[in-house]
Amino acid sequence: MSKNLTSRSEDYSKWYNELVVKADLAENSAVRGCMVIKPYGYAIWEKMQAELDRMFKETGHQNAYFPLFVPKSLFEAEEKNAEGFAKECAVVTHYRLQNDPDKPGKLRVDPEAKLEEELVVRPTSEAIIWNTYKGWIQSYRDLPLLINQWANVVRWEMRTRLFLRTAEFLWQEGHTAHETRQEALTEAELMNNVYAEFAENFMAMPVIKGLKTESERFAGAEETFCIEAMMQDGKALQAGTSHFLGQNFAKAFDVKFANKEGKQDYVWATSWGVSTRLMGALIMTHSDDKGLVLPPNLAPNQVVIVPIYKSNEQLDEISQVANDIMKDLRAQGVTVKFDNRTTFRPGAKFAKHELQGVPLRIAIGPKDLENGTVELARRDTLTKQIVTMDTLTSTITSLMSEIQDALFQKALNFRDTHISEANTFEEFKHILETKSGFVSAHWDGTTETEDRIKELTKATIRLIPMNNIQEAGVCVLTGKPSKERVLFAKAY
RNA sequence: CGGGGUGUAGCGUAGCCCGGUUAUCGCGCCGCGUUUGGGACGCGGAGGUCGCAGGUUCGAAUCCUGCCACCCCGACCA
Repeated sequence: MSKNLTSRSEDYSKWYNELVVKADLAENSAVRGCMVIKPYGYAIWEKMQAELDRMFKETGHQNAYFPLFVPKSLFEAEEKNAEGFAKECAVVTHYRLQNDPDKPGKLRVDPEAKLEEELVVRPTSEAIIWNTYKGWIQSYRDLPLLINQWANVVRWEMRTRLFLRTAEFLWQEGHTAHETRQEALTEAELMNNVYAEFAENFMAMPVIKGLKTESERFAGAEETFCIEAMMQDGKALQAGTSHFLGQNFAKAFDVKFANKEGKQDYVWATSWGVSTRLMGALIMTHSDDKGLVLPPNLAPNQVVIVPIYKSNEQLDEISQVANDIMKDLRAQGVTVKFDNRTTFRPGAKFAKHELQGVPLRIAIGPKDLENGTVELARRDTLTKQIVTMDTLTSTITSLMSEIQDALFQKALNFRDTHISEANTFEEFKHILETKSGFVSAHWDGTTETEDRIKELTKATIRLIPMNNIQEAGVCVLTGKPSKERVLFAKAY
């Protein structure tokens, strides 16, 4: 791991810059911390979207779209949810501009055009969605209702950070309604498992599944499932959450259904989401000093071909070879790009593709034309090998899964060697100060102790792992009895 | 909102303390030529409201006052 991969975005700017830039809004704009996702970054997001979307549909969900604006009266209906988000809401109060009589050529907000009721720009869509569900659900026959939305949301954070916490971000939010408590709980856990599977199989990012403590729970949820990942600097990143909402939203929005016995009952709900934060996670899990390292399963281009030539005749010859290679690779489902730009030299192209994290690079030059070979370079290990043309396609297809696995194993190994057990508070602090990473420790189960530990160490309880080993012990801070260890870490 | 810091070309910067030619250098950009197996080189060129507004002065990037913006730390957070 590079020491340059520290926690602050400045050190990641080179990496981020290929994918995203901070939005260049007007100088006096009040909006801070919006991002522009560049085409290359967006291509990665599209790949993530496609895989997640497929997984959602395979688990019986459908997509829909709900409004950006949430009338304040709807927003405030579920009190805990409203209270949780109130401090970070953008609010629309007017609907018209007019020429400013005092400043020619300028516009001002028309004071006559004040909305009777303010509109909250969604920080999350529970309110508008549950208000809609009310009209869709009458009977147990309408259940379960399994809907996902791909959308943008706005949260007016005091401090923003590219990818990890921007004022506006892209995400998906699933909102489901169920007949029974158990069915909703099962759904919430199922979707958490879907997230874990996506993180591990596509992002090559190992995650720990678990439950949030009460203080870290989503506003309005009865239980929050989460997946937690460890970045290369040892800090934790919450990569996805899935909430069991109980009947809170059903009661707040009066969503009742007639059950099989003909009695009215409130539905049971879940919501779950992952966001463009996952792209930050991807960068911080695998990148190195040369730039991004993308797992083959998410790389917009899995292979890039760089020609090395002196004359146009040579380029023509190489292009023919490259076209054959591309045809073969595409037939195997490998995405490949031929970088035949004449405006950059090979070295500059090598550096650029490394910066963009392309998993494999093929270089073809005069020597290769003579020998019937190519040079194959791996982005993850930065190793090169000479491969003969007849074995190239099979070598590449097997390297695709090899690289995917290697990235996962490397990240897994890093994570597992950075989970430490602490049995005293001295040990606890020592680990956080020296080694960082996750600390597995006993906790007395109270929010007070959790808060106190946060004050003293900046570490929070990231999660209570699923299927946690039950083991008698004493709280690392208070010495009170505890029946299981939980994972603490400093978090993004 | 509290504490600290910074604003000079697209980006990164020197100059500021101690006022004085045409505002420095690198990257990037444009043209021509030579190059091309790891970020090419030479020559030529374009690009600046020195954050904004006032003030002091013969003269301000530099000193003074006010304002604005951004960054870092904290509270908040996916």
